[in-house]
Amino acid sequence: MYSMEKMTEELCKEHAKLTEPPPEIEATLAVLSGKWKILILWQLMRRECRFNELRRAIKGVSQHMLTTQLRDLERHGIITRTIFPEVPPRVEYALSEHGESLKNVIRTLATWGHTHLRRQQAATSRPVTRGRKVAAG
Amino acid sequence: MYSMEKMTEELCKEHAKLTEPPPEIEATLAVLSGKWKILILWQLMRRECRFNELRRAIKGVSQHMLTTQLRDLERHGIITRTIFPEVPPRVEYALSEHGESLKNVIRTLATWGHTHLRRQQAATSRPVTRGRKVAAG
DNA sequence: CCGTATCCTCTGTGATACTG
DNA sequence: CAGTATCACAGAGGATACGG
Repeated sequence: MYSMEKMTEELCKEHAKLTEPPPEIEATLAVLSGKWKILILWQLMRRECRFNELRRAIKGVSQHMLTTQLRDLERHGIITRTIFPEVPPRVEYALSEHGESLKNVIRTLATWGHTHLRRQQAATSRPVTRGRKVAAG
Repeated sequence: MYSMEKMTEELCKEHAKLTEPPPEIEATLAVLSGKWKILILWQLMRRECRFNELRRAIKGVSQHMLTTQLRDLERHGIITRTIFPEVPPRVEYALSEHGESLKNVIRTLATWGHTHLRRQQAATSRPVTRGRKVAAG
């Protein structure tokens, strides 16, 4: 029956509409937002790093911002900071146990970025209509 | 042999240090950065949405920002925008085929956020030493 | 309903200089 | 080497009003 189907569909949509605000997403964004966080984690995924190693590896980051974002990540329990009482001073940053669980996330981002880039390259060679559609009236 | 092992390790580290800057990561960030993009995509993952549906579902977003970020996503080919020439006017946003490939990414972010929240709850109940270590001299 | 146009705020970010 | 302390600023984001 048409109206019955229609009603059920509507009800489903109504239900779907009440999407609870996703606190998991916001939690993730709270940890990862910041211009350099992901790039820092990308480096630390490969191995532990010293401050200036990160500075050199991450093109364009200032000393100030690197410090700030490292502190953020530390505060969130994502990375550890180990001070070696030597001269000259040495500090090693590494993923914490909890931070290790982010590897998967970063890898997912990288993988998607890779396919996205390939798609972009393909797109530049041929003319594109950019998804703006007008449904038939 | 100690020094041999040490040297090999050092060489590996030297090699690892020359991490090429990851363009895949930057590509992903270029698409997803923006205060509301992920939340928008989270909604569109579940089903296509109209403008004001998104506005209501995403707590705190202004009309201006919602428009802006939707345009960004459209420009990147992530979502489609379909205009229904009715009165009152209706516009549906949906994931494009390419945008579908982001579902996996968003889900990964949400999953991690979920475990992160559980960990945080556990952490607040017991005293914590926050990862700041001093190695023995 | 679905926007665009303005104007304004404020946070994140960057540059520079100085310390343990 | 590995930071902290200031100052300054662009640009992302928000508020409001108007238009198709």
